[in-house]
Amino acid sequence: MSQLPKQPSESPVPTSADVARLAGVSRATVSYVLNNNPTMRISEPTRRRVREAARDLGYVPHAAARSLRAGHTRMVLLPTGHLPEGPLYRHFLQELQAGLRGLDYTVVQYGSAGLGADEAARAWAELRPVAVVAPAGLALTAYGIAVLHRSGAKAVITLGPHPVEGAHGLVLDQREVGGRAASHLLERGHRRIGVVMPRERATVPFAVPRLEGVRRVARPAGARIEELDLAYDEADAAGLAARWRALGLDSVFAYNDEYAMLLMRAFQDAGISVPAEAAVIGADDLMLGRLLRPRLSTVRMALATGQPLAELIDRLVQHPGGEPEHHELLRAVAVPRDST
Amino acid sequence: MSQLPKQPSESPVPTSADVARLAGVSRATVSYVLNNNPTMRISEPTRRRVREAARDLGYVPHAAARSLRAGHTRMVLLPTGHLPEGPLYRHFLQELQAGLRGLDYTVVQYGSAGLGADEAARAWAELRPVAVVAPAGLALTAYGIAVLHRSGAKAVITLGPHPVEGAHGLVLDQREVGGRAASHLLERGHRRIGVVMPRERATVPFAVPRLEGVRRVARPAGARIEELDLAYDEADAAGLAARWRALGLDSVFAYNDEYAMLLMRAFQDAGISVPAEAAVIGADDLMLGRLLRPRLSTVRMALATGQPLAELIDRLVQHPGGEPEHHELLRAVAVPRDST
DNA sequence: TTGAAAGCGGTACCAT
DNA sequence: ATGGTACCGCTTTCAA
Repeated sequence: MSQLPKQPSESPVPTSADVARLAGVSRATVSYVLNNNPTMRISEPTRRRVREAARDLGYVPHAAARSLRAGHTRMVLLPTGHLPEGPLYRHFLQELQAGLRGLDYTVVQYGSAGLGADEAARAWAELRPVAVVAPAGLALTAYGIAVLHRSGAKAVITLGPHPVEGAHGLVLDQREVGGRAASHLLERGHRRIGVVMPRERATVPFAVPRLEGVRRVARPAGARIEELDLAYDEADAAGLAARWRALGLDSVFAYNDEYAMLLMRAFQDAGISVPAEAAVIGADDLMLGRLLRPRLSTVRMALATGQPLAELIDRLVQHPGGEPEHHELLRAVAVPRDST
Repeated sequence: MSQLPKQPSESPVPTSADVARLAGVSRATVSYVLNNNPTMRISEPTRRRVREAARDLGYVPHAAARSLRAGHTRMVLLPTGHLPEGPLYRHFLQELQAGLRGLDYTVVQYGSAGLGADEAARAWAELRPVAVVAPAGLALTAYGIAVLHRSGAKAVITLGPHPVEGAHGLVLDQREVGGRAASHLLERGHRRIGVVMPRERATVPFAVPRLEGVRRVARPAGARIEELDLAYDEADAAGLAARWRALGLDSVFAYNDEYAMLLMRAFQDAGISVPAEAAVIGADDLMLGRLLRPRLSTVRMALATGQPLAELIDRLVQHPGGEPEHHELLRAVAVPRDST
């Protein structure tokens, strides 16, 4: 087999015209054969000649030219600011991508960190995606939504803690997480609950609704809620542990398992007993929670499977123009262990 | 016909011809103005009319049409099988993307999980990227590399534990990690070293070279190396702890901090003292290692900053055809704490 | 059964 | 200072 493009700098990229020439047919025939167009009946010998020519030349069709002619793409754009964190979310995206590819969409993640809201929307629109799934934290304004629709996007979908006006929404309602944690603490008799608010900016879209979820559950029960700022380092945790008794709290929802572990260690080093003096509950159900002593109570989360959501997106693309739909993806359940 | 107020379903996408018509100029002029083409001198009133028309129509240029005409793209393709794990790698990719965007490249991640090697390469080639950065675990065969080059890619770059023949390589040599761990254990007098090999498939591309790194350092020192299969669950860890004394080892490199923590807990539950009976070292320098008792020794890794690598890629694109270059990105250093 | 040709949305050369 | 127009690669009528 003659391979190896020794002149990668100046070997021309083969086009369907090259294939046609080599096979001794017209470009139209090449297109019919390679796309298995059933409306045209092409003889078997011709088909073979075309396929062989394509293979010999290493021909790959030009996606831009194709979609330009077609007047539309099958690209689903998934803008990413900071890449997603956590195995749960990663797995979900994985499934969603696989599902969409199974429906013959091309899934493309487009790094948009550092772009302004409208700037980003225009950059996305240049690619003429048929659908956009924009995660939380990426700006999606009314203007941006309009630009995307005008550029031919059939479905504009947000993916995050709460839906955005004018777009469809895949909702991961973090309030549910806080709510489950609070319910669990209330059941165990705690009424003076601290809620860790990480100082790290990236957590804000999650931390704020989790706090709101705690409040929503705790208020009717007459519990006291106290916000506790905490950076993810040992010194800050030690500081909080030192202030703990003065705070007059009996329990804490630590935002997630990692902050919970940090805090629990600080409590133990400060001689504050868990759960007697401070009940601690995290979230995420990480393996490490089971390895701690006492074993960490947590809120386990599960996301909807990606496959049905791929079908949902497909439906929104095929029947655009309906009212914005919102779908809740997140399920949360408290996992009681020994730290509460 | 039920026309919705927004009528998003049938509003035609505005083109440069629409802008030209509205502004009362030709399409050429529109192009000159919107691209700030300096070779053409366009009067200020005309410029303003064009810009206003574009804004009023919500005009966004069509990237596919542009690159079709230009004959090339400025797209850097970053195929992803499973999305990247770990804050280190995430941060690195983030930087790389930002750097490339600063050099006016469009960075696109293309989900390729579940595609065969050649299938994937053809799918990438359809997009006519100017460069491809393929992470480890994604098939990149000689055929695939050839296809990409023939489709116009100026630089094909692998990103992983070892370079691939015929492509440039950004190398994250995991052997260094194992080597540092082994050196540290040897320095502390250990000569019978277990090496955890996670049963989870996704870790293989990392675990195997790490083991090799351990061997390379330990062999000249006459140390004994034993592979220890371990799944990431408590039961399996307990089993390994139960066998520990029979194994006759004095120390273990636990693949990373998470497996190290799992194993350390199992040792402690089985009454095996760390580090006296079993020295444990992990890797990744996660915060949680500092929270354990004894504090976990680890191997800290650092990746090269993304900005210079973006410039490297830019150079490879602008001067293609050179010999494949390999650049080592990973730096590793042992962090001694109390578990060894 | 196959081929000729129009046209998708931009850009850039050549006239005017 | 602007406009006319050929062309990038591909698909898809319409004719032959």
